[in-house]
Amino acid sequence: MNITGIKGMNDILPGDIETWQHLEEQARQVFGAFGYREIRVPVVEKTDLFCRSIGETTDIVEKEMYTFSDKGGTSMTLRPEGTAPVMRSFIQHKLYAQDPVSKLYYIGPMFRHERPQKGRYRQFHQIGAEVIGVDDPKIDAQVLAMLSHYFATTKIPDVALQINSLGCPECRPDYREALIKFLEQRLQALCADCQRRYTSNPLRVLDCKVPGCKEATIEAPAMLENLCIGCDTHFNQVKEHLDALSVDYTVNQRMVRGLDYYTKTTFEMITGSLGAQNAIAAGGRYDGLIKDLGGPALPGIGFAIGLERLALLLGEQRIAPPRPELFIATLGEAGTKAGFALLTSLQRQGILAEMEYTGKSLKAQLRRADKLNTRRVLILGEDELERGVAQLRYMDESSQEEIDLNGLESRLLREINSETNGA
RNA sequence: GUGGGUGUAGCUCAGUCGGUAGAGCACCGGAUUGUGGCUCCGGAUGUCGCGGGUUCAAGCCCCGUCACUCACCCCA
Repeated sequence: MNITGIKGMNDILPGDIETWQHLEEQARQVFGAFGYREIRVPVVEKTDLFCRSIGETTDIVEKEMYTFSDKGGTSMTLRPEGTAPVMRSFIQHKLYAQDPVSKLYYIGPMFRHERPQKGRYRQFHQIGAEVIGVDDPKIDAQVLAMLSHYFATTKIPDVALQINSLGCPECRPDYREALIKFLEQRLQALCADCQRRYTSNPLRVLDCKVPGCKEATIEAPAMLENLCIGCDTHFNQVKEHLDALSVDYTVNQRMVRGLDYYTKTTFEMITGSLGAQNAIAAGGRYDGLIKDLGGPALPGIGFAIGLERLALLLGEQRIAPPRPELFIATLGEAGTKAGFALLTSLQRQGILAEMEYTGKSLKAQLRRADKLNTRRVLILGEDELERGVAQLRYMDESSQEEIDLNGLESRLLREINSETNGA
């Protein structure tokens, strides 16, 4: 093959797509019930949007963005995440002027130039949801309840919710200082990566996997114990509401997020069955983001779900393709002509029907009908046409009856429609 | 950006000591002149990733290269 796809950007083929469609339909259904409406924004934005929202010093902005100049010289970037574009749109169209609360969701591809591995791709897909305009902890709990419910209804195995609070511009800087001071004493004990993190992102040291680092930071100051009063009560109320809604969670004090805009509540949905990329959804509150982007000072909270990762988890549990109601098997020119006309007529009426187009033997036609898992087969042969009848074969029962050509189509429609409505 | 693993039929993979390529599944046909699945019989399909080297001879050994993959980093 000469031309192949781009590394880390995958085709989703028939056979896999059914899983994706199912995941998307469930999301629309669940999010819809919680009052969210879909928003679609472009996959390309001005580069500056991401620099200002995600953070200049994050890995995403520093080395993972697909950035290019368009013909006018504007620097544009394929979106590496969904929240910033949605906020840009929210501000640009002044959605806050129509309704003090906006609940939005989006589905689509994101792009990050990373080395691909299991569950991590250069083009990947997210389902995300955002609530803007409410800082009440009830909303934090409701967002998590909705997320948990989504995973329950899609039957994703082996998931656990972890929550944390990252504080706010009031308390985080102080905590950061305290942590840096603590780490300074133990720099020698930390791994090479953590010595680098010490300057770039000290909070990250807390969730390092290296045993030596874990040991050295056992007594490190905890963010949760250094929250200001506002953040502390907010977090406690989130937990209370989660308990009241029977949402299972654990508090993970060492959970860190990769984007700079998060404040207060942060969370991840973790799985144990996916190798290294174990987060299948993540998000948090971003109370300063909208103002930072030039909008009104409105609080927000949201999350993104990694669709590839969900599809991997569902893995072998293939969703069967739709089952044809009727396969038309024909013999002879007249039969084929009549069959093709009937086929098209049924398809025009929304019935999934199939036939063989290349004049194969009856045996071959039935084999194909069986392979497609067809419910019934109509056999239109020369003998039958002369006598004004056709054979209608029910594949599951291996039974067959002779029916009159007069009223054939309406009889088929009646039977198929009553079955599909009944089920 | 760093490290490991793997590249052979559409798919999953065998291939011994270097001696000219195989299985299962899938596909097509037949056993049944016009009846699916099960069974049996038959059939088509290969740039052994690519390029070079060693050799009488390379899928196998050596060098290079590309792709895929897993992990680190990072993250959905």
